[in-house]
Amino acid sequence: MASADKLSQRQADILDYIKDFVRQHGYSPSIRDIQTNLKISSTSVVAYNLKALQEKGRLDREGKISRGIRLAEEAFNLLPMGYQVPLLGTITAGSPLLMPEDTSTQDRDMVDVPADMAESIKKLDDVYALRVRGQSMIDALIDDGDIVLLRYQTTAENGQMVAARLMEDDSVTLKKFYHEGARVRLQPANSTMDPIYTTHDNVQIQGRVVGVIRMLV
Amino acid sequence: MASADKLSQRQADILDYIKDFVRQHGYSPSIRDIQTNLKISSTSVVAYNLKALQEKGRLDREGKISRGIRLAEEAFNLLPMGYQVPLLGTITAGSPLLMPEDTSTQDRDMVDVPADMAESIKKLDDVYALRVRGQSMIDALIDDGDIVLLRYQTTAENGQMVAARLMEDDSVTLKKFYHEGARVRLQPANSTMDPIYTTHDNVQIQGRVVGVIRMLV
DNA sequence: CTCTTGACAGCACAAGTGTTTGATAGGTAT
DNA sequence: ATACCTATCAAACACTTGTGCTGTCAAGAG
Repeated sequence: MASADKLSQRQADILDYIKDFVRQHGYSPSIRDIQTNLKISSTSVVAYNLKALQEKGRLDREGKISRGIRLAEEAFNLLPMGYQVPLLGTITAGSPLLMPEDTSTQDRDMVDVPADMAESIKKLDDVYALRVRGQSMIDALIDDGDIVLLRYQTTAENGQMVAARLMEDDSVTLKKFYHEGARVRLQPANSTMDPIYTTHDNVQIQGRVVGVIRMLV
Repeated sequence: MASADKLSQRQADILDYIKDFVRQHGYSPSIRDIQTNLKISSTSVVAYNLKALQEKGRLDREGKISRGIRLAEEAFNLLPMGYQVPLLGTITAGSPLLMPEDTSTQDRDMVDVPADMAESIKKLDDVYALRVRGQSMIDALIDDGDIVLLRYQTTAENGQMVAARLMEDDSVTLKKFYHEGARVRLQPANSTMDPIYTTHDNVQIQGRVVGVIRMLV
């Protein structure tokens, strides 16, 4: 892979400088900025090494454009512009959930998703977030104030943690889901709690938990 | 607040265009880019409105610098440049932790932190991450495979969740910390478990939990 | 009616910047 | 030694791009 190519000391310096510069200023340095700060005698040397860095896949440039340097990693990081999923509401035992159907991505609370999590989740399209209210989910290792990420789906496989709605008493809880012949077992994640057994008819799956984010301040 | 100032149609257009441009290219447009694409008759009009936008706090510029426009929000978003903290290792009951002292930011696993979490944590410098191994922390609502974010500190206030090392048996666990006169109470987050009482001497705090990230795939 | 102000035009200038060309020095293969 | 390649220099060149006037025009203010 190209990015495995080794860099000369000067190239490494330049790359570092660019990173720092972007971090500090929010835009790329000019060739002369690099030249001056790295005490390189000529702009052409910078251009030369910039070209090398480009060929090694460490950065992107668009010819002739001022300050048009883009860090390769950044390019990746910038376009999707922070992975976000809609925060559709709050889940509390007892209150039914909204479906993530309205496509009005506007003026809705959004939750940032860590890049590596977003990567493993892949398609973020049908992922939404819910803020957990109350201690009622504590048995699923989810505390008051946590944010759960759910992928919208109406079916589940054995052992998956899902947001399940019990039609009977119209409550929504997070449980592990198990088919067991004609019946369904909803298993809390804590051994001190007993599972709920019910029928397929009585259960409506509203999404599968794919992540949990907890912020303690 | 300045950002509450209303924008003229043209200013809104310009701001939108800049946003799109940055998203697409990774660097700011030049005044002439804006002029051409928005079919504005003169560069001075763009400069005029840019100045207005600047005074309204919607963007930042550094004079005379090509493509030096920075979006106010973005500026905030860009500088920390992908929030990451080092993943220093694995925490298992029984094994002591490493201190986050080595400054070699190189070749170490990094963990992405959601932007909104990073914001509330503020300084990320002394924050590190640990992967939780084993079910031993389940009582602190933390499961096998979770990633906990800790701020490195050696003291804690009442009620804070900390990584506490018991010198006595050289084990590290996550517990809520309480001063109680001469002794220390380490309280699991689960009511079915009893707290540990010990002396200050026997406890070494290795960091305070500021976040939990769980990825289920 | 005149003066002022906000918003826009046009145009030219002067930096700001990327590129190019030519030359030099060290290393290596022929 | 000759040829060739890489990494550097230096200086000039030419395009890019922000700024600085000088006006124009409509809406208010006096």
